[in-house]
Amino acid sequence: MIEISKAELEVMKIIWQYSPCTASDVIQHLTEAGQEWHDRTVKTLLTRLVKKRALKFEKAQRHYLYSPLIEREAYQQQESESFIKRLFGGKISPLIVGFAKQDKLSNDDIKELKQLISDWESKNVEDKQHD
Amino acid sequence: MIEISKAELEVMKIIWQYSPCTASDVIQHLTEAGQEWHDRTVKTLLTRLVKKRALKFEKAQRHYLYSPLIEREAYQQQESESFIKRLFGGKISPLIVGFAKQDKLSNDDIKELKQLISDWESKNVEDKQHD
DNA sequence: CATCATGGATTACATGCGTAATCCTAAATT
DNA sequence: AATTTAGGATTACGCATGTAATCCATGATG
Repeated sequence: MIEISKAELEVMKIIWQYSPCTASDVIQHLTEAGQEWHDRTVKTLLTRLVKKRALKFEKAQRHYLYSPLIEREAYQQQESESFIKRLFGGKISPLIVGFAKQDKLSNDDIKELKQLISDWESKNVEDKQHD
Repeated sequence: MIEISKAELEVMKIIWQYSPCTASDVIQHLTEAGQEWHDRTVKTLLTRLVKKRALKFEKAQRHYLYSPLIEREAYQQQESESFIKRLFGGKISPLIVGFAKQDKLSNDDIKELKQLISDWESKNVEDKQHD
C-alpha cells in the first residue's frame, strides 16, 4: 500500500484535479490554493510521488506531464478504511456520532445521509430476497 | 495540537482502556492484543508520549502508573476532523458514500445512522424555531 | 552486606518527511 | 557557436518515527 504524506497529498490533489499537468502548472495551482511552497519543494514532492508510483509522467518537449497512477477515490477509500480501523476499530458510526455531537453535520450532510440510507435499504432488501 | 504516531496510538489505546497502568501492564496488554513489540520499544513509546504531554505518570513504589492526559473522544474528534478536512475538504458524507459503495456498511451502522439522523432532525427543528 | 534483577533514562540508528539548495543538461537566445 | 536559463536530478539537513540496546540506580535476595 502506497503511503502518501501530508505534503505529498496536497500535490496529488492538484494533479487529480488538473492532470495532466507540468511541474509549473502544479506550482501555480498550489500558489493559487494558498500553498506557498518553494518551487524546489514542489519538485521534490513530485519526484517522490513518482518514485512511490503514485504519479507517472510523460515527456512533452522539455516538460514532464504528470498524471496520477492512483485514483482519488481509491486513495480516499483506502485511507478512510485504515483511518477508521485505526481509530474506531473499523466501525464508521462512532465517527459520525462524534461529528453530530460537535454539531459538525450540515443540512446537506443529513440530506445525503438520508439518500444514502434509502439507497442502501433498497439494495439490501434485494439482497435479502436472494439468500 | 499533539501529534500521536501510529505506534504511539496503539499504546494510547491500551492506556485509555486500562489506565492507570504500569509499563509492564501496557506491555502485557499489547502482547495479548497481538502487538508483539520488544519491551524497550514500548518503554520508548511511553516516554515519548509523556514528553508530548499525551500521558502523565505518578510513582507508585518502584513503578510508574501511566494515565492519559488526552481523552480518547477528544483525540478521535480532533483526528476525524483533520482527516476529513484533509481528504474530503471537510465534508463527511463523501466518506460515508465511499463506504456504502464498497458495501462496508453493516446493518448496525445503518441503524445507528437512522437514529442519529432522527436525533439531529429533532434538535434541528428546535433550533429553527429559535431563529 | 554484596550482588542480582527490574525498571526508568539515555543513546542509537535507519528511514521518512518537510523544506530546500546545488548540479547538470539541453533548449533558447544573442 | 557561445552563453544564458529553465527544468529535471542529486544532494542536504534537521526532526519524527519505528525499533530497539545500553546505562544506571534502587529495591530485592542470597
